[in-house]
Amino acid sequence: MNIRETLSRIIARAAAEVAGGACIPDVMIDTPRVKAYGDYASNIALSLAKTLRRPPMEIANDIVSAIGSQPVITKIEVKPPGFINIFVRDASAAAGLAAILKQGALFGRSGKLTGKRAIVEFVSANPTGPLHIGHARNAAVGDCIARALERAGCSVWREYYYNDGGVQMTRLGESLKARYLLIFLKDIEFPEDGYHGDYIGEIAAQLHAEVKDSWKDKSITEFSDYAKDWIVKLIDADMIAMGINFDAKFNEGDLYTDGRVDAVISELRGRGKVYDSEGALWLRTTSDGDEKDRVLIKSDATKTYLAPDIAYHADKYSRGYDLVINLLGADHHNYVIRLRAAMRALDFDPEKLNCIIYQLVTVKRGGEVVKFGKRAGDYITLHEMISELGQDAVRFFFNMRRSDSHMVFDWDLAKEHSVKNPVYSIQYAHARCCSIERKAAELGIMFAGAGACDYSLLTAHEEQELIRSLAEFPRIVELAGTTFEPHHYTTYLRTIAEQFNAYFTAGNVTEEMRVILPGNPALSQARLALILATRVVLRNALDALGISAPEKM
RNA sequence: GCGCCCGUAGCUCAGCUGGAUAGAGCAGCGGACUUCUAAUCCGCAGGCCGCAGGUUCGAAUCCUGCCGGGCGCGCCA
Repeated sequence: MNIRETLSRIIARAAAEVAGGACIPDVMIDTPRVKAYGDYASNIALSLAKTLRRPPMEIANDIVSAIGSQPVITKIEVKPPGFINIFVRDASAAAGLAAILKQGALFGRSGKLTGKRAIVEFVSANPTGPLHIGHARNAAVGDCIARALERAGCSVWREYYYNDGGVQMTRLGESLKARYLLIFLKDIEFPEDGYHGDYIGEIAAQLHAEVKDSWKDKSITEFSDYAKDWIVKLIDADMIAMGINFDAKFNEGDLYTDGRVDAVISELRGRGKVYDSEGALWLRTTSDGDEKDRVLIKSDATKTYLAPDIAYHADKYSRGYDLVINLLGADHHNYVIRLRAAMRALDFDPEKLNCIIYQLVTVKRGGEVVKFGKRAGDYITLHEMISELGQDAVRFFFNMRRSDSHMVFDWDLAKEHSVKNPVYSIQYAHARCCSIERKAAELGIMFAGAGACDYSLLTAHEEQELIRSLAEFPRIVELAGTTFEPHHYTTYLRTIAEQFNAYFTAGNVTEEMRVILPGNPALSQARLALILATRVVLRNALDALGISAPEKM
């Protein structure tokens, strides 16, 4: 149990005593920016004021006297309008380091979502073309949400939903066939609404290299199958390059062949949630705030994409997940209401469905702004990003922002191998921790163990700051996991790296600030513990994002 | 026109779900270091938190209305 938990228990107990029978809110402990307001502070008296109908200052004072004296607390005071400010003994804060070292890779894991099961559906691009930068954001955020959930104790299933049928595949086949024939014939018309990307040309070239002119009279289906296989391989390779491992790929077509699309439609019909109009079958979504009801079966008797998608989500629900998470680009945001309405219509709890909408990405490269989706066929591919920037930078940069933000992706910065690039400065900090450990070993100083340190020796300002930040890690894990916001990890990592680097440099400026002081074994041990704990936290946080933590750079 | 998202330092963004004196990184200026990895650090400067109301002990955060930008408004996916 860390200090924060200890304190919040102490306060909760005292507050319960003061409140008598009244129910008390969750004790929130925050860390005031201003040092004079203590190491930790609670606003519980302020929030109790209303229910108890008493002045907050009075309540705060009562709580403080109910707390009495506690070994971890050196000073506790009440400040207007009713804050309780707590000062903690350095050693008791530093002792948290022992816990970090003892738990190692497990440090920071939260039990908040233990026993819960989540399905995270992401990427889900259809095999009609290479993955682009929008998919890259989807992939990076999606996998990191999954990881954040896992760190919070949740068991996670990663799934990719795709559709390799229908008109889009016919168009793909037609496009390839046209490009293929153009290699050795003239006057071939390119289909009006075909796919114009360069990749079609590449596929055509490869196909022609393999079969020469012999496919001249092959059917569109054969061309679309060829193109699909090619693209699926691309997508799979991209996912491997991103370090993403899907537990399953789910094909929309299966929902038709095994009759589940029809089944879910008759289910909706039985429940009176759909109606016939103008020769089509409509789902009532306006009841959930949609601007209009949506068609499930068109007047030509074919189904819209919504129909199988409802069947798919019904399937997810029936698999018993507590959390059904989808990652959708902002251009599909209006889709959320429909899905939600459909789930409600089927009596599934719509609260379990969490659609994470990420905004579209703008890329700044070479001082120029490249707006995504400007022209068809002219976009930055995920493959290009990974091969030029690397998986670590791609993951980090997409998770630097909330998914709500209309982010600008600074390509040149992501590519830069310098301190300006946050990924590198963080990884560098980790490598430095490792380097100190190596240096110590060279000098014959071995770490004696977390239990053998006198943490009260860590009194320097830089040390205290770092220790306090390290102790915050479990909260970050919990926050990121419960809010599905992995960007908290990147913000946190930056502050740790910054504080560590400041500490390290202090040692370069002042001899006494060095970690390894051969003349002072006790202090060296305590500082080594701090370095090793920093390393643990950096590594765990990087791992939560799927980013490597190099020992040497 | 309607719906969703955004608006915080010159730029890119955080702000832990309503807390105390608004935070970081770039860029700018000035400094430190022949190190435990300079792929570093310290200091300075820079703000009507888009605007106007409201809610309350307390608002960048919640509500309403404007203004500006992005996205979406098909029996397409």
